[in-house]
Amino acid sequence: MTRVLVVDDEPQIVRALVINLKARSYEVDSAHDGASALAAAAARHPDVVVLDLGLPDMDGVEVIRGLRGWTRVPIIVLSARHASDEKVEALDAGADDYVTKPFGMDELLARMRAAVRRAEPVAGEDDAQIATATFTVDLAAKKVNRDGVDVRLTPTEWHLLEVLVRNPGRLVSQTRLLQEVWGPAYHKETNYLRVYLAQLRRKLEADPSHPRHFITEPGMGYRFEP
Amino acid sequence: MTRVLVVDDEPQIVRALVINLKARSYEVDSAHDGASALAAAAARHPDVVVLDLGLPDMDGVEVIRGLRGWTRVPIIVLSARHASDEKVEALDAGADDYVTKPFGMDELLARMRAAVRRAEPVAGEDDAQIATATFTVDLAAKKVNRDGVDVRLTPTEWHLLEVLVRNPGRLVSQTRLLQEVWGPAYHKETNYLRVYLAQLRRKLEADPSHPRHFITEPGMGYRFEP
DNA sequence: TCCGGCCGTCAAAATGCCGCCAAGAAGCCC
DNA sequence: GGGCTTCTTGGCGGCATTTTGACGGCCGGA
Repeated sequence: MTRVLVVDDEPQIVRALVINLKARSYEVDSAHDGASALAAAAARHPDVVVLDLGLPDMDGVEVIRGLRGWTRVPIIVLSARHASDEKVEALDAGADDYVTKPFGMDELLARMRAAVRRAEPVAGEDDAQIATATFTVDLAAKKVNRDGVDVRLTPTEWHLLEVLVRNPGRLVSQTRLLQEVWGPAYHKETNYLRVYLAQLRRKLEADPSHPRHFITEPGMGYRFEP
Repeated sequence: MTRVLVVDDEPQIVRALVINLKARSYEVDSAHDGASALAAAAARHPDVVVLDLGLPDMDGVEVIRGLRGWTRVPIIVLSARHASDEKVEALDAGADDYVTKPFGMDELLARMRAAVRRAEPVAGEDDAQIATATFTVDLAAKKVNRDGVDVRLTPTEWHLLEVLVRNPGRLVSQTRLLQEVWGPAYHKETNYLRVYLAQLRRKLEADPSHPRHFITEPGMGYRFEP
């Protein structure tokens, strides 16, 4: 599911967008000023940001820069200003698109689709296969193979595996795992992680009690080692 | 040098674009109908395509589809039509942006820069590595490597290392270290720092009792020297 | 020379976290 | 409703990490 962050200080615009997006089964977060927008983006990792430039607390361009400091998430700017130099400034600051108000909802949605589409990794072209000594993971086909036989994973197990495998060698914090797999409301239920990591290890590790691929970093998170 | 393919059947528009782009030292090819546009794209592999929708020989959307069949090159559509459904159709066919005529040259150029920029490969996203003579720190992966082997750090050790390493060569005060690692309530517990600096040195310094990278500034704080 | 502050070192005590097990709860498909 | 899988929850032992206290060395000032 695609996650959208809507940033605007006008409640009616936010409401209209939220309704339209949810109707198309997007997952929507919203913020009404720059500071909370940056916080929300960091917490939720949206797939696209719709950003109004006229925010009460800070310049919209500053928000763009704040985001670009650490993420390449597509940013679609909304603005009432038609002036060319404003557009140029926002685009050069790192925005992906610039839509002037009033805007057509159809057009905005199409631009969002375009932005999300091109941000997608080159899917299918190369085999999204990750291999280790004991098993292989095919992200596109959603299959795990061990010793020539496919391993059955439950939805949660798969989701967890996917997040870990997409960050090979990197440490993924417990909070991030919980939020990506169980949703934003979860951040303290580390026992879930214990249970499911144990299951993954039982199904995929050669010696589940001495894992070589799903490493625990005590107090911090977990790491997948190819 | 960035290569641009301009596709339009109106000679004066093509000329204006070519002049402007060449002045900014882009390399420019042009085509005036769909068929030659597809041929030119295949032959020259442009970095961005500026495409007028109203072509004499074929529908502009067909050109988009023809390109998308084999390339993800950014496509910026030009069109005299303001209708929303036209924009939606072009964007959903695979266009990256849609600019209505008459357009401001500044804006178009900014949109081109945006399109080219985001098509660029992810530069430096990973490998945020900091290296010293004896060890390397990978901030993104949360890994420390010494003599080819990964060094295990506890959460507190890592946190402390991170703060120091993010301020290379600079003095970080004891208060600041305590507050960043242990929280805002801590500012006097300098014994914590003594204990943990000793651990870091034991794990990372060649000669822990004569540190070369984690320097104590008596009475002030600590400094990381790369 | 003595004293006090500051740092490094060590080790014991306290705390918190992880792996493991198992049972209850909630869905899902007939 | 029955049987199945999957998800949630809880408790416990073991162990790594953190906290705390004590001791000695170094240095500058009285």
